Amino acid sequence: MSRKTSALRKKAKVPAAVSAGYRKGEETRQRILDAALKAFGAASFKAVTTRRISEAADVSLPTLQYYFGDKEGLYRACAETIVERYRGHMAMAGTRAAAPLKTRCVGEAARAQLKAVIEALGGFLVGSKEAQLWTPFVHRELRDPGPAFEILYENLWRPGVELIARLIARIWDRPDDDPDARIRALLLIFGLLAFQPGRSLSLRTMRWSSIGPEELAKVLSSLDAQIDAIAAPVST
Amino acid sequence: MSRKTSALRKKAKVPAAVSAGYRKGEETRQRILDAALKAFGAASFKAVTTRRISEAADVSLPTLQYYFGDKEGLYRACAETIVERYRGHMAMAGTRAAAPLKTRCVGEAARAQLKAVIEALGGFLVGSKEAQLWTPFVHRELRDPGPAFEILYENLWRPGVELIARLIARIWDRPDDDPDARIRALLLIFGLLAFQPGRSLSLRTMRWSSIGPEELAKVLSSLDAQIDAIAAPVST
DNA sequence: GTCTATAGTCGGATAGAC
DNA sequence: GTCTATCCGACTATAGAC
Repeated sequence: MSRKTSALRKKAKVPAAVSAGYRKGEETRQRILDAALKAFGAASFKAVTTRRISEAADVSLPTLQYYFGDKEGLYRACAETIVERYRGHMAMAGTRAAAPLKTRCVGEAARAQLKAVIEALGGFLVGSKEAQLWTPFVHRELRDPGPAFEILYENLWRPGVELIARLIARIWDRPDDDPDARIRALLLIFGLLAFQPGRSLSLRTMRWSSIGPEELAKVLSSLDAQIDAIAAPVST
Repeated sequence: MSRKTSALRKKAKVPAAVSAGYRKGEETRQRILDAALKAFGAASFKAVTTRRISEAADVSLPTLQYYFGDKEGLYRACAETIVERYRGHMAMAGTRAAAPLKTRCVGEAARAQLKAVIEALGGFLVGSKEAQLWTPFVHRELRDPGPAFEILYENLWRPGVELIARLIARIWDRPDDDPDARIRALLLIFGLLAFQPGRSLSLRTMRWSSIGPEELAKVLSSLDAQIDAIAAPVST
């Protein structure tokens, strides 16, 4: 089901609706999508009711059906929206993080870029208010595959992990698909995720009341140390 | 619909001579608990139906009510069971991991013990087949506080994080509640969690078909390197 | 395009027999 | 202690008017 970058938006199994371009309903559609994003971010697919979404979006229930076919279609549409906005965000972040890595950097340069990527990712996850909303959705879906798994895996997770794993491999001057590099990539990413999908737990653990630029800086500093450790030979 | 092998259960199991008192329903209670543990491990509170649990446990629906009051009571009972078994498991693991740290170890010794704790924890999370069942339950509940949050936070999460944070602080010879040590503790723990609550995602990422002793060793080796990095001064 | 009304389903909990 | 039978509320989805 992996559609190309182009038509990530429309196309549920909607009868004859959206296909006619940007009409008046486009704004309604967006309102529903926003409400759904918020709702599915806060609770599981089963726990979220289409009723509440329709109320939050200030439309009647059948309107959801009209635009997205059924609950699952709406769910998938949410995933697609997240992917779109993630790309936009990362592109704006002035990083090549979202794009496949072209530069042939190794060693020192790779380490610097890895830090940049982690910083951009951290800024996105922890810094942006939107991401704070979607992150639980993405996290849940990836851990517990549902109707939107493939969309998120192929467009968010895989590119992210592979970029980071590749950079680590280059620090070591090993092949791009080096397994050890992948392990390190997972450790790094999940570590970062402690402060976003795991935000509330980390807040309580750290006795922070929020994660602002100051707190984020501390986290990134620890992650940088971890990255430096990757480059260093094992000490005993 | 439900009943499968009604004849199979009932009396055949409990060694009847053992206990004098009201041991009769205890076995039924346990069967329900096991089924619930499995169900709540696999899906959210909302998504799990008491009907399915009762079917899996091979009892009728009202029996759940009889033993646990309502769905939420059963949920809480699951959390308590997990805490109990976790303690037993960690105690058996030959580690002081579950108990408050008494030894006044610092520096080198603290580092060694930290590695031991992480190894024990890794063995428990990834190695044991039971933990594989509960982990999603615990993870979900901690990330997304529900009726069982306090039980799990106070008895699992907090002791675990504090032990690890304290050991890191001692490596640095800093106060037990050092914030940086806590950050590192979170990074370490969440890194490890990549391979248990995040198991399926990691399997796919690593292209592993399972996480056996061999894979676990590799993960622990990377975590050890991370621990060593904690001790090392920052390199640039 | 958006609504009201309703069909159809399912899940949690209770009553009361045995 | 464990069952059968049943109630009632809540949810998804559809039909059809405007």
